[in-house]
Amino acid sequence: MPKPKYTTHLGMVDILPDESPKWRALEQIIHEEAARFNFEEIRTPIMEQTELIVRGVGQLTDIVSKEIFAFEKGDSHYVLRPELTAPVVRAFVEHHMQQRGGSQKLYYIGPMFRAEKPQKGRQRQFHQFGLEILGSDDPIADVECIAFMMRIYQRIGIKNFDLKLNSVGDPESREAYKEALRDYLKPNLDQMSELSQKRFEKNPMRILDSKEEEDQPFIEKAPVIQDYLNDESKEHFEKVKTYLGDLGISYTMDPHLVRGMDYYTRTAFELTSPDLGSQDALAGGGRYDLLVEEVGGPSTPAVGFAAGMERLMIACEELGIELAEEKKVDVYFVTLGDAARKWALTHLPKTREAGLSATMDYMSRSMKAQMKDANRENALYTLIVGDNELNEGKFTLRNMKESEEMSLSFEEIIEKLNKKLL
RNA sequence: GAGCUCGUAGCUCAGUUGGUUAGAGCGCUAGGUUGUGGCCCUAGAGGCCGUGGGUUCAAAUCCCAUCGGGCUCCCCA
Repeated sequence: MPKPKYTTHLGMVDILPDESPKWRALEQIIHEEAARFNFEEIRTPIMEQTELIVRGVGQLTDIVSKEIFAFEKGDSHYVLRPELTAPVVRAFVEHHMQQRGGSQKLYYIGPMFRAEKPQKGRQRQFHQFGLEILGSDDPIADVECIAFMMRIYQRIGIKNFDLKLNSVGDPESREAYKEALRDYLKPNLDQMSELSQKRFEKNPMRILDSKEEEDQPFIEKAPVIQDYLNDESKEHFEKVKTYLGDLGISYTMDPHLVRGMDYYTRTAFELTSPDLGSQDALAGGGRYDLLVEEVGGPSTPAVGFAAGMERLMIACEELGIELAEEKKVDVYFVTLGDAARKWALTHLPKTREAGLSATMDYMSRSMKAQMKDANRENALYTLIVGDNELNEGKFTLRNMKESEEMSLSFEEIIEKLNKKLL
């Protein structure tokens, strides 16, 4: 076998036929649960304008500063979407979706792109599903958002996780807190990491998120945002916590949880799993009350989350959870001779019209090879046709599991299979 | 962007202190059964041992580089 001449790009993977049923099963679960929550699906283009992502996600974030796939064509600046909150907000604004009335509850499933060094649970093209609720600042929206997220994992059977919760405050609270944080950090800034120093002016809260060794002593004793929340933010957060309690959703408070994107306000949350290794975030999200306006739309409160699908798959594997059922086909036509093959070709459509899945051998192989193939494809039945059957108008139907055969007309076979299989 | 580790058939892996034509199991194809799968037996296909350079009479094996996987860090889903 010669060495492949062409391969996928670094960090991009094919989902092969043995894997794709798992993806379909997961997608189906997401669609079903979203329908139960009365959420609507949105599909946006893979490419967006660079400016949207830079403004939306934040100039200083890693995502924008070093992980963007971008190129130019004519006067346009294209970027492969690294996440979907900013694009969904763009669509909301562009199509004046607030005019549809009520809050917009939009979910999505699809590929995202980030130019990172690949690792387990981290690819350059990866998949997320997520939800954005636009137009409500009621804590109910925050909690429904979290409940939907948790519901997916519950439905799949993943129980081994930790929901971390924090409030990063509204603009007023944040400014007060940022100032207090800067006052606290400033005297020691020269002892802290380069990255933290860079973040000090524009985004000091992200310093709390730092895992740099030298920053830890300062982070530990840093003031906590909870003490700087104004009454409104505090009340909102209290309600979120109360409602989560009412739903029996347990969480741990994490005052240092800040989240990667710049647009988050108030509620912030993250779902981590001990089954994932160093890339342990299953999902994350929060409120972003300022983003719609930032992108040029009407002032609109919003909350959402995004979940990594590859990571969910990894967690399933670790826990031995099978998302997909084994493949199968209802009837495999085993043919002997050209006349039989022609008969099979014209009777496959009739079988399929009757609602059954049906296939045959495309390689003119021996009966033994066809039987073997039927076995490999998990055929429930084989329909054996040769000259004898054609002459008599009766065909051999073999139950592959029971190894029992009977001789029936085609019409009788269809009738029997439909009764048995439906 | 930094560190560590691994890289032999489609898959999982053997390969002795460097020594002729590179191995196994599974999978695949065919035959044993000229009309019957799963078990068994036989045979076959499939590898320039990730790639490039170096050391050596001789390299899958040693050295360097590079690419790719894994694990950390960083960051995120």
